[in-house]
Amino acid sequence: MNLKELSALLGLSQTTVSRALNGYPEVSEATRRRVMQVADEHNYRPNTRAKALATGRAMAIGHVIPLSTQHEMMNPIFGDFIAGAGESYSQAGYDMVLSLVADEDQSRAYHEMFAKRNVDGIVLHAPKMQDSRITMLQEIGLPFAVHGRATDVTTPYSWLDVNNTSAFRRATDFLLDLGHRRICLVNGQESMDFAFRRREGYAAALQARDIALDPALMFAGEMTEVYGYDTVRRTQSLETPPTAYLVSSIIAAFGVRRAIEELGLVMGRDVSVITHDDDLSYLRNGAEVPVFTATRSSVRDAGRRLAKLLISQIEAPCASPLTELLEAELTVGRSTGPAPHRT
Amino acid sequence: MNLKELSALLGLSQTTVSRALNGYPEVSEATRRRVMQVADEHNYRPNTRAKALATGRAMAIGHVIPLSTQHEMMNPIFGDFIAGAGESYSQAGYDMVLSLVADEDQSRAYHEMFAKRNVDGIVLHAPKMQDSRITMLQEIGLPFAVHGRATDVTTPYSWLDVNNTSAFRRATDFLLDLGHRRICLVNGQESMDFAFRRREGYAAALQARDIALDPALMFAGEMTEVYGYDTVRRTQSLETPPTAYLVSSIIAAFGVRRAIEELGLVMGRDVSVITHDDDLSYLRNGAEVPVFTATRSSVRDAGRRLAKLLISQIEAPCASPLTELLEAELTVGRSTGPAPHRT
DNA sequence: CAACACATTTAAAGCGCTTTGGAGGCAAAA
DNA sequence: TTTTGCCTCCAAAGCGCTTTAAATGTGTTG
Repeated sequence: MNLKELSALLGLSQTTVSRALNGYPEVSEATRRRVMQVADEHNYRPNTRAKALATGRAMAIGHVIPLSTQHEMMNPIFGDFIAGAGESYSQAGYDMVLSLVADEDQSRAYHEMFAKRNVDGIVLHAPKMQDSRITMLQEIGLPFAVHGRATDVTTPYSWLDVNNTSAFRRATDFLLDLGHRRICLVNGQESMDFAFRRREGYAAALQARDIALDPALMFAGEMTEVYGYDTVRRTQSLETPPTAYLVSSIIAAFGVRRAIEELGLVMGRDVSVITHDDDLSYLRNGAEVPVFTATRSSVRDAGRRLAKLLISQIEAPCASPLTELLEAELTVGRSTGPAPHRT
Repeated sequence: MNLKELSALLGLSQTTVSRALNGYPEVSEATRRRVMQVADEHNYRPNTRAKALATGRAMAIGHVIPLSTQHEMMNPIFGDFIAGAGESYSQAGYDMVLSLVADEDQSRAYHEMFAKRNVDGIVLHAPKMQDSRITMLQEIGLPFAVHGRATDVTTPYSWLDVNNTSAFRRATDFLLDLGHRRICLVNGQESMDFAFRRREGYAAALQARDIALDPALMFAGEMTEVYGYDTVRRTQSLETPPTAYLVSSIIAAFGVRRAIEELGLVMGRDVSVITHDDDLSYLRNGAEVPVFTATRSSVRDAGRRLAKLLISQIEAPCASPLTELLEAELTVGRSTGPAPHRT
């Protein structure tokens, strides 16, 4: 069923039918109702491709996902983010098109998305501190919004980010208040902007209390279970092992917990752990009382919001870039407690 | 830059330029080269929407993901599957469009995808034993391929599946050969087809050795870490606790391991564990020697293959449905050993 | 009754591409 | 020379929709 057939059926012109369906005022309420009803009965849906061609709007948002070893797709976070974004998209009538490309093809992928005109905008994932993709997209002139920020990029752009610095600063302060002095940072890869900011927060809290940073307690790596496990094993064999761990991902925190328990220690008594918890739907942080004390911020919610932000930017292109900074909540679980006494 | 401009630039008709670019024979090699070069210089890409409208092919594949609590998006498997499929799509020049919909809107989503004609085919995720979506898609007449199978659907359709039955039968046999007699099945939700088949394999192996099924050792649930943990805690307090666990997901297996270690038992000595391992990129099963003995089958590879299968079906629509059954490999890790002697 | 404003409706021109049905040119065959 | 056939190329129609500009009908006013 297409417009032509539908309007023939109704005995109206395509113009009128189109207008009736799209809510234009130049059509009487009576005909609009009639059109609506018949369209509904025959399950008419305008052909996206034709509509897109005629309007110049694709009604689709692109996500370019690099296929490298340390990136998004690997990243369990990604699924939840996409789920959130998808909710907003379908509400607003947008489709989501995913493009998975090898790292080295990324630039080409953006240019192609623009030239092929099958998306109206793009979401940029996993920004690094200086991320060339941002200026590239600005030059291309394709609307975009970043999940996260790029510290070294100075030109304004739209983004949504968790306040990583303040989250990790508060978490560190929390541990310091409990008497911990040797706090181990189990961070993500620090070329990633979020990891850099988290370290800043951690460092700021320590420095505010005149505690020197100890490089032996600061780790950065891909956030796997094994990484968390190894880091604890390694640091617990130091002369003065840390009494607390600040972990960047709940997956790594699982490994941290395993190592702690394997060493015969009790989490929350002998060793405290705070993790950042992205509130992933399939990796819940315990039930009523959370297992881990955590800086929590739903990545799914971030997806929802960023999608909305991008859409509103696309639909009002004149406006200046939109930004949104989310604060993580610090929720107390059973993994933290006062620092054990040195005897 | 569009076709019109490009051909004006070249002093040729749109027809000729279009043909040159699309490899039609009615154009001399000389002009083809010239066209190609100029197109390249100006970074010309045909407008997808126009092309799609003209050819009737959208060059895109849809994935409809239900947003319910127990489904795909939640499912860590999904990311890897999509990554694999995405690889195949970009190789073949297809886009991937994701549509996330509430459970109850699923039927509408499929109809809409068809009516709007913005995809050439659909991948069906997480089939249940009797899955109405399959017949629905057949009625609609939209090409599709299923990741998995639906036992109760008898009409032929295209699918790709892991041989879940044989994988779990072999795993169970492996444990039986080691002397285990009380083997606990920690399965996924058995409305899911894959879980049903796994139970079949498990049951067949036991029955072949005249071992009665013990309902107290057969669990089905959402495959979380906590689910694995709880199941071990519960079963280890039975009068005669199981000496082995057969687990449907590596995430649950992590919980299984945690409970075992917490009970002061040693995995591989006191209790054996085999897990199904989807070979997720961010949840590796150990390093050189795998932590878990596992039935392994890369879900990413499955994505790659299923995408190719669907594409070839779309491009040769006359052909009968294509199917592919992958065998999981049984890789031996450190989580299995001979059943401990009863004393 | 003519003249006008207003509310509805329509014909037709695009959007950027593919593709059908020829047209023109040139070499080989008649 | 004319004819035939092949190789290149082109004009124009069409994909299904939106949108501009214009037409039609209806009621109001002078």
